[in-house]
Amino acid sequence: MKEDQNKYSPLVTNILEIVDLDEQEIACIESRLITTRLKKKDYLLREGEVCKHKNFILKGCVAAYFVDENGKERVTYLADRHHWANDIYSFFTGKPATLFMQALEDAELLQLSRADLDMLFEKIPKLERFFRIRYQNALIAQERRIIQGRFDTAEQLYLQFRKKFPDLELRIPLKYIASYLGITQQFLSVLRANLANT
Amino acid sequence: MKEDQNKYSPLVTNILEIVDLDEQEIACIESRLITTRLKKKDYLLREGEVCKHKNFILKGCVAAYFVDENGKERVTYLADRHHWANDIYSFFTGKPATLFMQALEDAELLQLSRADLDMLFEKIPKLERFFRIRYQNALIAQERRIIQGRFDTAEQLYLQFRKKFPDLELRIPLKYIASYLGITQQFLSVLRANLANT
DNA sequence: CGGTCTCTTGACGGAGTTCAAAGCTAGTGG
DNA sequence: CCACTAGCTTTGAACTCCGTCAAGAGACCG
Repeated sequence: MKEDQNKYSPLVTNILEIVDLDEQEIACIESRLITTRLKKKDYLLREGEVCKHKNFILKGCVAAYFVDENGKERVTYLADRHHWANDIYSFFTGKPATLFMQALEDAELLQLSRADLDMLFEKIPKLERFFRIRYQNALIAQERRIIQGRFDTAEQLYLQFRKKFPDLELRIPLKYIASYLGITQQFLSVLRANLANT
Repeated sequence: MKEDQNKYSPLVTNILEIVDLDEQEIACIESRLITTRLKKKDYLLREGEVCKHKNFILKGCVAAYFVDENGKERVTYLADRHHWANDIYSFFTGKPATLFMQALEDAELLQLSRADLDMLFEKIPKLERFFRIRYQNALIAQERRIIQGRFDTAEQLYLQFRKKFPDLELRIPLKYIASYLGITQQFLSVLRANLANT
């Protein structure tokens, strides 16, 4: 495990879980990766900007949110280390993002530009397959999230969140978790109190 | 428009909107398509079966739903003509489906088997690209649906449904629409009454 | 006709929101 | 190293949206 991660960047390891690549292809991808560091509260993307990179998180946690008509931040996605984080809508259409993406902790990312990615798609068809399968899996996961989000109670959602992100609750402000779960901070507070007394 | 649709099957037209294919590639795809007819209430897929085909709807409307622990049908997806309908989870993993898929009207489909699709992916890399882009767009659409589903009221969801499927309300039973929106039939009835008195 | 499926209406209850206030925590500058 | 402030978290009361249960009225099909 450790060795694999030392041999290649974790991003490449992530790709190798799904498709095989030879040394040359790996080198080609790695040559295009840009390392970026963010401080807590730094923005990776703001509403209105165009999302120019695919981002793979090496360290830290990033939240995607938009601001609703009442000025409230609505978290749509939380991404922890070794996950991807970007506004695919803006990235692929080239249109202004509707989302903010902000680091909730000091973070370190690998970035791949749109131009480099298109070049890589031409050169390495297996990468096209990688993203097809990744999007396919993401779709399946989202379908489940839609179903759960609509039919489960907030308490069930919260318990599932704790399973999925075991330590995140201690690392980031509670209000982001409440927003991600689709409930108010106050109600999450009540839920936690109820669960503690059981 | 009409001519295009006569020249190739609507499924091919759907693909050509995203990637270019030459005559030979088109012929190769079309040779693999199976036409299937369903009567109203027929099942395209039942829970527990493996989803063996990708389905493209030529005519009619198909609902995907699962049955919850209380025995209620929960509609997760409504697909109208010229859209795709399948349980991608089951289709790609080969595991038993968790969804039912049922025709709500007499329907006509084009089907593509898993084996044929894999063969086509090898032979026509552009098809891999087509599905990557389609899944990408589906992901974007679902992200929006997750956000809306969580933050909009049932009335807003209902109004958006009417925009997206202008005539469907007249063609299928109301209970499927209520279930798709994540509300009870009774409450949808109340909403409609309120909207009519405005 | 008669039965089943579909749609509406109303009374009541519960999950979750809003508003407001107070207690806590952590980072900042002196 | 302490004090201060801004942000974070909890608590409670009143209110809203929507679900459940129950009953009845149409509408369609054999």
